[in-house]
Amino acid sequence: MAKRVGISDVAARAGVSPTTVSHVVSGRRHVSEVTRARVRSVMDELGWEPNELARSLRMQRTQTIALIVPDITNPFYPSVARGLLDVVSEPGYQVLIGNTDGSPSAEKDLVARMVTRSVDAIVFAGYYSKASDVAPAVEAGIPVALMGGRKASAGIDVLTSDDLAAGEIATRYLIGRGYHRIGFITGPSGEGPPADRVKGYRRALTSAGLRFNSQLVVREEFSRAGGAAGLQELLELRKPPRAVLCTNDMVAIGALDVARARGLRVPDDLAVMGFDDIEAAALISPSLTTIAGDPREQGRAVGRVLLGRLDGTTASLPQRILFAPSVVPRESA
Amino acid sequence: MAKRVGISDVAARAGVSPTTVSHVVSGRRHVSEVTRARVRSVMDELGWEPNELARSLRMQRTQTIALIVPDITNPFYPSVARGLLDVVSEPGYQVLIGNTDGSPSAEKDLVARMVTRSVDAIVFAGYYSKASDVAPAVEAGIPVALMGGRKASAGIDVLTSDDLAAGEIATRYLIGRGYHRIGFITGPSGEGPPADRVKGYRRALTSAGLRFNSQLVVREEFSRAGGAAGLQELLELRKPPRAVLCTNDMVAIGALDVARARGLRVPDDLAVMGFDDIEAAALISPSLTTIAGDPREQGRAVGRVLLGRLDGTTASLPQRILFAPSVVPRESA
DNA sequence: CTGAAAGCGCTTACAG
DNA sequence: CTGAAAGCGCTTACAG
Repeated sequence: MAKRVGISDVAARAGVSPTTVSHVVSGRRHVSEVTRARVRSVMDELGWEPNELARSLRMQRTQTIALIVPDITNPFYPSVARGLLDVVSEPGYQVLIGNTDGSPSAEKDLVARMVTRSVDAIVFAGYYSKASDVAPAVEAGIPVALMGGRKASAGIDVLTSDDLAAGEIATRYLIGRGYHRIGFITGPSGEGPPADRVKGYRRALTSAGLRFNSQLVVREEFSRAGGAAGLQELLELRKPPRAVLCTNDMVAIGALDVARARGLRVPDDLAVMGFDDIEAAALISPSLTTIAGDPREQGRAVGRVLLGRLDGTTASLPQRILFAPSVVPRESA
Repeated sequence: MAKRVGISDVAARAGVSPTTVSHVVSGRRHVSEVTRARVRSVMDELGWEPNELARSLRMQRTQTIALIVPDITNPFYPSVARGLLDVVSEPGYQVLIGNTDGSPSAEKDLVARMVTRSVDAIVFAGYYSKASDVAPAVEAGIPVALMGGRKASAGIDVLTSDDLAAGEIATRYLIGRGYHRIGFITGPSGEGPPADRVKGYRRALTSAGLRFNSQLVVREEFSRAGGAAGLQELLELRKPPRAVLCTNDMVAIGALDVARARGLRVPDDLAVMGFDDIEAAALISPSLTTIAGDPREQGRAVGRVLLGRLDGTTASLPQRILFAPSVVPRESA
C-alpha cells in the first residue's frame, strides 16, 4: 500500500496551507468559495479523509463511548447497546464494549483501560455496580452513567429499572383478574432487584386491602429447577395460592413444568406470571404473561443523558432515572 | 481536574529523559536497575499511565478490532462478540461495535469510519456480506475477516457455518431414527444458507438411497407463521411426511403449533426439527431437537485468525474456515 | 546505559 | 480571507 496521504499532501496539491484544508473540513472559519471548491476536489481526487486518531489526540476527545457489561451474551445488554447506538451514532460516536463477567478485578481493569484510551464517556452496567468501581473515570473528568446500580451515587447519573414498581404492577394485574391468594417465588437473597419486586408485591397487596402472608413467598435459585421447587413448595401449603409470581421468566417456566406435570390447568387452576419477557415467554405453551422493561429504550436514555453531559446540556445535578415496566398479557395469567 | 500528567512530568520528577521512562514501560531496551525502580515509583506516585491515544498515533496501531454486524440484538452476534473478546482481550485489544441493520449504505459508512479510526482489524458479519463492502479497509492494509459470507473472496479470510453439512447431518439423524419420508420447510428464496441446508438434505437422502421429492420441500417466510403455513401445506399432501425439517427454530415452533392444534403427537406422529438452537428451543414443550452451531467458538476462531494476521503468524493465503454444526437431540425428533 | 530531537497527523491560537 | 508554527503525548532512530 502507498504511503497514506495526509492533510499536507492535500494542502500542497491544492496550493493552500493545511490550516485552510482543516477549515474547509470543519467549517469553523470562512474559506473563499473558489478555494473551498479546489480543496474539496483535491480531497476527492486523493481520497483523503482526516485521520481520526490525530484529530482525537489534538482535540482531546475520541468520539467513543465505552459500554461495560457483565455479559454481552445476556440478551438485556445487546438491547441496551442497540439503544445506545441508536442515539449516539448520529452525532458520530462509536461504542467500545467491555465484558467483565461480573469480576471486580476485570471491572477495575476495564475502567482503567477505557480511561487510558480517553473514551469520552462510559456506561457501566451490572446489577451490583458501585460508584467506587468507576472512580478513576470520574477523577479523569469522564462522564459516567451507571445502569442497574441501585444507590444514587455522588455525581454520577444512574438509570435503572423500577423493580418495586414492577412487583406492584404485576400484583395489581393479578388482583385485577380476580386472584387474591398470590404466591411469590423469589431469589435466594433478600436484596437487589428481586427483593424490590417482592416489596412492590407486598405494597400492592396491602393497598388492595389484602393480607401479606410470608408463607406465600418462597426463596429459590434463579433457574427452571428453582421455579419447579418453588411451586412444589407452595402447592404443599394447606391453602395453596391460586396465582404465582415468579422472579423471572426462567423460574416461571420451571413453575409451569410442575403445573403441567400435576395436570393443573393454567391459568384456570393456577395463574403463572414472570418478569423480564425473555424471547421464550411468547413461544412456550401456554405463553407466559410477564412484565417487560424496555432495554433498548433504556439504552437510548443513557445515550441521551451522556450526550447531554458531553455537550454541557444536561443539568449539572446527577440524574436518577427509573424505568417503569409494563405487563405483557398472554395466556398464563 | 488537575492538568493531566504526562510522560515528561514523570521523567522530570525521576530525573531522567522521557526516552528512559518510555523504555521502562516498554522494556524494549535495558534500563539500569536503580533507574527503573525510581521511574516506577514516580509512576505510582503520580498515577501516570501512558496515554493510549498518543501511543496509537505514534505506533500506527490502535489495539482495536471492529466488529460490524447487521443486528447486535440477534443472539448470534453477541455470542460471536463474546468469543472474539475471549481471545483478543488478553493481548490487549478492544472491540468497537457497528450495527448496520443490513443497510448497504450503513455498511459502507461504518467500514469507512473504522478505516479513518485506524482500527487494526475488522470482522465483518452478515449473511449477505460481500468482499466489495470492505474494499476500502483492504486497500488501507487492514486485515478483514468475513463471517457468514458465502464466497471465498480475494485476499480475505472467510469464516462461516457449514450449512450444507448442517442439512446433511440433520437429515441423517432423522433417517437414523427411522424416518424415511421427510419434508423440508425452507425460506422464500432459493439461495443462501437456507438453500445450502436443502442441498445437504437432498444429498443425505440420495446417499441413503432415498428419493428426493420436490413436493416435500415448501417455501415459506422465516417466521412462526411461515412454519405453520408450511406444515399445513405438507399435511395436505396425499402422502404427508412423517418428519419435517424446518429452516430455523422459529419456523419449527410454528410447525409445532399446528401439530398441537391438529392433535398430532410429536414425535410419534410427526417429528419436527429446527436449526440454530435458539434459547426457546429447550424451553418449549415438547422441547425442540435442533442443529446447533457454536457462535462463540466462531468468534474465537475469527479472533485467532485476525491475531495471526496482525502478528504475521497466519500464512499469507486467505483462510476459509467452515464450522461444522451438531445435532442437539431433544424431545421433538 | 542514556538523551535530544524528530515525527505520528491533525487543530487552533496568533498574526497579518 | 489565509498561513506559519506550536502542540496534543507518546516512541524510536540516531548518537554518544
